[in-house]
Amino acid sequence: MDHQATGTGKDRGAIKADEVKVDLIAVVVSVNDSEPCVLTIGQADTLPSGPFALEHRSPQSGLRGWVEQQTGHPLGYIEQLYTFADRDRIGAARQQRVIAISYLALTRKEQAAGSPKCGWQSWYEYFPWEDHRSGTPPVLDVLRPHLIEWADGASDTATRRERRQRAAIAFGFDDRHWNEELTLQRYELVYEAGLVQEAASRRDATPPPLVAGKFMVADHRRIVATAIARLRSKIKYRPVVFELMPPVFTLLQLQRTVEALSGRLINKPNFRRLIEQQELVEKTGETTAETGGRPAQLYRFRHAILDERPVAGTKLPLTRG
Amino acid sequence: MDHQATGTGKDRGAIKADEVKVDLIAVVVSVNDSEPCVLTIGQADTLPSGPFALEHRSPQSGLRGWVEQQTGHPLGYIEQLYTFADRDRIGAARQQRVIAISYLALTRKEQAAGSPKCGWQSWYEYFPWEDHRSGTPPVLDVLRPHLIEWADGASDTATRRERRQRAAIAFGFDDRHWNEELTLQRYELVYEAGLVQEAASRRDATPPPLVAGKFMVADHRRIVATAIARLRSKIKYRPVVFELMPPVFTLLQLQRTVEALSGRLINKPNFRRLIEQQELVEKTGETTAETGGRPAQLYRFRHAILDERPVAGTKLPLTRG
DNA sequence: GGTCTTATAATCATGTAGACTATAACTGGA
DNA sequence: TCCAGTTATAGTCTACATGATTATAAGACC
Repeated sequence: MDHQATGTGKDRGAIKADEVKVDLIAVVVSVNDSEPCVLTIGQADTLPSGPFALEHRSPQSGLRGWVEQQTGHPLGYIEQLYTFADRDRIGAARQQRVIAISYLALTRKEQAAGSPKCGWQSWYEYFPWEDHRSGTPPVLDVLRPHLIEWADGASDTATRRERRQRAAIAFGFDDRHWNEELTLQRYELVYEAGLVQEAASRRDATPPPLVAGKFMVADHRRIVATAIARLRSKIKYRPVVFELMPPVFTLLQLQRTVEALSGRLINKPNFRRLIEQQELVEKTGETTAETGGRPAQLYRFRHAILDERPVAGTKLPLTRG
Repeated sequence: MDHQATGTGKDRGAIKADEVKVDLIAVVVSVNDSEPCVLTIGQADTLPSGPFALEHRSPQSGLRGWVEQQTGHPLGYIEQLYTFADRDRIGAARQQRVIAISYLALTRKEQAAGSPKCGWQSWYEYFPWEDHRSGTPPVLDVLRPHLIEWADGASDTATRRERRQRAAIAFGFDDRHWNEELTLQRYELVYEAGLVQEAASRRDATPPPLVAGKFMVADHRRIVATAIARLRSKIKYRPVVFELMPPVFTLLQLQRTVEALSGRLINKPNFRRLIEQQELVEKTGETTAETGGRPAQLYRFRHAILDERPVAGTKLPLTRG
């Protein structure tokens, strides 16, 4: 329905300057060999994207087109992430605003060969401090003093304390718990502290004291951080993990996938109990011996669950740490 | 009310087909006397909105401007809701796409007098089936047979069963639990079944069998449904209720506000226990006798909590029913 | 003074999450 | 053949959160 035609009686016939360009941008995620990956183009520093054009039926379908064209990868599950529209996104040369509607897509790598121009990158390449599966990552010991230095570099006491507290909460300093969902807050801190290359490009010419993680173009890394945070939150209450799994899988494979996404280890018996009691999966009856030890039961996702319960809550043992 | 303020007289001749118009649209919520309200203009059928213009620093600031201009109401808390960009939003006459970035804003009524052109409407005027505070609302008994009739009107058996199941899950038929977060799914069903006026306008000329709830322009009612669902979900894990409360309040007032939003009653002792043990509030030391019975302690929100914990989870006893 | 209303404290049963232990079934090498 | 290593799977125990219920306190109103 025509939004403008909706009767508040405004005359918009003469509108000119309000027009903007809209980009569609995708964070395509898959998990391969227990590594969570994002699909990139260019020098592994760019997310697939393209302008929202009139011939696109919907932004989702436009996005599918761009991603398939740029990477050869068809998309399955898609959800809207966020619409970025701040002034830094204005095209500087012309007086033109550029906004970006970002999406999170979940697939499996095998679904397509992929063109040579694209590739899957572990998202921990861009956010090395996010992987706590083998304990606290070493980068954090490097990052911490820099963050403290940045905090103490503030002019007034209030800002100093506020910065220290933000860092402590986000990174779990001072005996606080690590909260894996704070990915975006952590990236924002590291950015503000000038510890990533992206921050340096707008500031003075002095090189950053530390480049933490791989660089991405424009605000793409921020968008990936948003996607990680969303996904880490969502797997706890919606059965979206199964979009990333092959048709049949063992419970340990499922656990490894969840661990890859959340960046932390899960207690095995508890994980199994939770998955089984929720009736999210069913045995295929087959087993596989490819896992090394005792052959494991193969399971498949019970798609029927989506019709049975309101929004099948996938509870996962990921509440604390 | 002049929306086309900007006109910097650019040369439109070279514009490509990719340019679109962007509208900002606000669902402004407050709770007055235990009634959850949305701010409307026009015949209580339109949400405040306006085009995203170049002089706006950010969409949020643009939104504040439009809402204040159209309703005289300043906005506090704002969060992005969803970006609507499907083809039905295309301006039919011109080959022009219109997308809408919608926002959820939380305020208190008293904060401004408001212009005569606007007003607060209880959101249950638009969604009478959503209020379960006095038990199952009577509308549901009227709605149910119509929904079943619609389901059985499908041509093939598969669709019939699917429609019945969707309705049963969303509305809690067949001894299922009522899930207050499914507001959007319920509206979509009622819309698809042709039971709201909005649906009739695009279909054949036959009048709808039932008009359930107040009409809103275009897809505004759908946007409100999205906002309600988001808010009902969010109050369970973020302390956003306090944006709707006066500076000091009693615990029962707080409970009534949460009940108003969620559309269901809460067990009083359990509510108090949960609120107090989370240290979200502190006593002011004062009491009020305006509540009828024994004077109640007055509390205030502990803003400090936002700095102490990652994302102060406001647990509320609203999990089941 | 009695009754109404609301506030506030305390109790009890249930269920779930987290941590831990034990046993089963296979592989590969000595 | 036995043993070590690996993984799968079942079961236990404890702490705590949740939901439901009851009891008591303190005011207003008649």
